[in-house]
Amino acid sequence: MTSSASRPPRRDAVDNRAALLVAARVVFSRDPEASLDAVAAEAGLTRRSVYGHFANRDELQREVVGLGSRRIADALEAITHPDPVVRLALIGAGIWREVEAFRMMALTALRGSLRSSTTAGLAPARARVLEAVNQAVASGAVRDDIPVERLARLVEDAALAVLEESTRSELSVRDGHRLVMLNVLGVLGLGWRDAGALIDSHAELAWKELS
Amino acid sequence: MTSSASRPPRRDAVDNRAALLVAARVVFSRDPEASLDAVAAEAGLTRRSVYGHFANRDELQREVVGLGSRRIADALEAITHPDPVVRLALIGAGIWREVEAFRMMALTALRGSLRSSTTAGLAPARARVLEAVNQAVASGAVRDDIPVERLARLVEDAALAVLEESTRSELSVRDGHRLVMLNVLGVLGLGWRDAGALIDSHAELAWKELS
DNA sequence: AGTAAGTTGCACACGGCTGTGCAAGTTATG
DNA sequence: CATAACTTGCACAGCCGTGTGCAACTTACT
Repeated sequence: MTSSASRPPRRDAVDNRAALLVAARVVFSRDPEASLDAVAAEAGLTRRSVYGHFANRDELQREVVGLGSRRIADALEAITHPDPVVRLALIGAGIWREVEAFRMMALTALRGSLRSSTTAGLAPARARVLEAVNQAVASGAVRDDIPVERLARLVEDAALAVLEESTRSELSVRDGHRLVMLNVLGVLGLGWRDAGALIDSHAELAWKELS
Repeated sequence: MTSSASRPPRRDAVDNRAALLVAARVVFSRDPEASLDAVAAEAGLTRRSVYGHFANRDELQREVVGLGSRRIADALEAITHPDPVVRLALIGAGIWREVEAFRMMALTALRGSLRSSTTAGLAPARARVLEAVNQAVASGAVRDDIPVERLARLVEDAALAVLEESTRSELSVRDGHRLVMLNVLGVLGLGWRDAGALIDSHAELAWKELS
């Protein structure tokens, strides 16, 4: 029967699949409930052909979110500053940098109906946040009046709040970069002057234009 | 024709209407997209009779959200502490107290599809937050490195983050009361020790059992 | 050039929800 | 008690989205 060598998938089919994923990210970023019709149109395809690449809506959605999660997870994986507080600021800035262009989608992926799809992929990233919070608390640099797990989640929320703010008012990429760090450090218990000073005294925390 | 005295609405009809509003609050709190069938069932009525009280789904939803908004607005209206920082802590605690039982609904009312219905009703409450932030900044007690409008919104988000946290892990009403104040003060730029000390030194900020 | 892979444009069944009409019942209230 | 107010149950139309089947077409690849 199928002798053995299943012919490799066609070139344009691969492209179309990728285009669908991009389109889905864009469209779902505006409206997570958008129809497959809208996604297909954005990709320049037909709704019907979506089913040639994904079994159903759910599979497409999970694939999109999965890609996003891994992207963030990888970005945070690359952050390795010895000072846990600086690391947390970097993590905040990293989230902002990765996600700023897709705020809406990110927010609904993390809070809305897609939440369940993300938890798995983001688990390592969350673990790194928790680890940094733990070390920061142990070092005495941040508050210890809130359980670390809870504090770690509030730190995440602080980063998301800046995303939310950027959907409400104009927030330049650069301002967002600083604001996300300030907000994270504030939630961690640093006084605002200390937070500002810390940011200014670490070159790694300064805003860098994309290369 | 209707001579002039349109007979007053029946007693049970009034009750049912109220029951529907309560049911809607409960059901939509779990799932904002829930069907009218679900709401009617919760109220012990039929979907059909919902339309005897509300023209359509939207009207019901807006009525529910409107009630909630006014409730919060009224609660915040009653807060009149001279120290703006304490007032902001009280505002946080007030939001928590009013909304803690309906976190889900509140979150989707403030962020989800119902957002537009709330903005009007909450405008005065938001104005009070902004006013307090303004005074607090002017007094030098809180950070001035973030524009006040933005800071006011981040303060709101800080309160919402605690609501969110309470949907993720068990958070007693009492712990939430303190946490919401700590988080708000943290975002405002107070160091965590200062924030804790401030809360402990003001009797108004202490947790009080409901009378 | 020939073949398989992929796309398209129908059509359809299906499900869930909304909003309405109407006849038959029940209940409050003067 | 009589009547208007209210609820119920059912039926129906409509909308919008999903997922599938199939024949015709275009495109990539060998």
